[in-house]
Amino acid sequence: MVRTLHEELQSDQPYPLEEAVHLSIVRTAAVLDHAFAQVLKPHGLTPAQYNVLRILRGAGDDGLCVYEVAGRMLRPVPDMPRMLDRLKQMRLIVRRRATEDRRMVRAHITPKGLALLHTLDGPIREVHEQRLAHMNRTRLAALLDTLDQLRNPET
Amino acid sequence: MVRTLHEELQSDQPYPLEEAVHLSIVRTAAVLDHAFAQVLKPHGLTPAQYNVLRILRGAGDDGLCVYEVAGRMLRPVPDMPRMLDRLKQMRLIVRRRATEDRRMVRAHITPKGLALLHTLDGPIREVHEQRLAHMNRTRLAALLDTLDQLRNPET
DNA sequence: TGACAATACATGTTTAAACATCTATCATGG
DNA sequence: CCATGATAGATGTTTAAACATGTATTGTCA
Repeated sequence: MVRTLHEELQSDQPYPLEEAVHLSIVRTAAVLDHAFAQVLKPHGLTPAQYNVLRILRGAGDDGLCVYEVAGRMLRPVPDMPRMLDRLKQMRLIVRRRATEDRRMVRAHITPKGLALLHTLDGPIREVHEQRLAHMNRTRLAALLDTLDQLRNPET
Repeated sequence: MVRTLHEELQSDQPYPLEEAVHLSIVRTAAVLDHAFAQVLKPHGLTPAQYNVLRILRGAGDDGLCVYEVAGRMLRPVPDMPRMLDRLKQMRLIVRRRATEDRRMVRAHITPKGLALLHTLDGPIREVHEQRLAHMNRTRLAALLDTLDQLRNPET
């Protein structure tokens, strides 16, 4: 028995389809993110910080500069320098002033950061699998496709 | 030409399906919420504050107590009393100590709050329609259904 | 080349989020 | 009916988010 958003939030009035879709997506993101944050919390990371580490792990050996990291974030963060400051304090990343353009600062993940990500890889995969185990994979693939289209109105 | 999340975020490695779904949902929520927040900002409201007002508009004449409002939020907020404080300062809601149980405080939307919601109704509907106009409605309905199921693993 | 604009990031400040703790009121069992 | 515990909010505090502004470096064009 699947509960609709309407029931979940005990809403008194139904919503127009477009608004319902928006609300449902935001709600679903909140639910997934909560489960996700629970895995990260014991390790002292927020989802956004984890996102940064993943980006830097994926980046090449010369790291990425601040605005590049910001541009790849799942959700925009308005103060990437200070977010990197905190990760640096945790010794999870380092920053080096770029030589080719001294305005830029390249951020790199440290071995400690890599090790942390490594220990998280399993639990993260597990929580995703658990949360979505009841959905058949064809449907998940279709969902991905729908969301890609939703985000990109073809001009 | 639809861009995948992979391309959007310039990710260097692909993700397992389950994780990709999580990321895609969170990303889509961020995109929609940004457009939504733009509509609210000129009126000095955050999406969460708008959410509270909508909940209180939907509630009956005796309003809702603090924990009821918190329980209906799209995303959990950890400090509903102070969130209501701010809405009260804006004169958008009022609070009355409940007579039947003096521990509780019932929050009510004010005429000013109702008027604000009323002026927002149009623009909000528009931004939703614009964002989703390129999707056919059958597909949106299917998306709603998929997300409902995703959030509610049937035991 | 040298002034001016643009870029990349740093820093300051205000506000709110997040978490813990405290107070007032009610429910319950002896 | 009183003690104990539970519930509903309020309040205190720390941290981070959000926004504006400042500074160093580079690009550009007269």
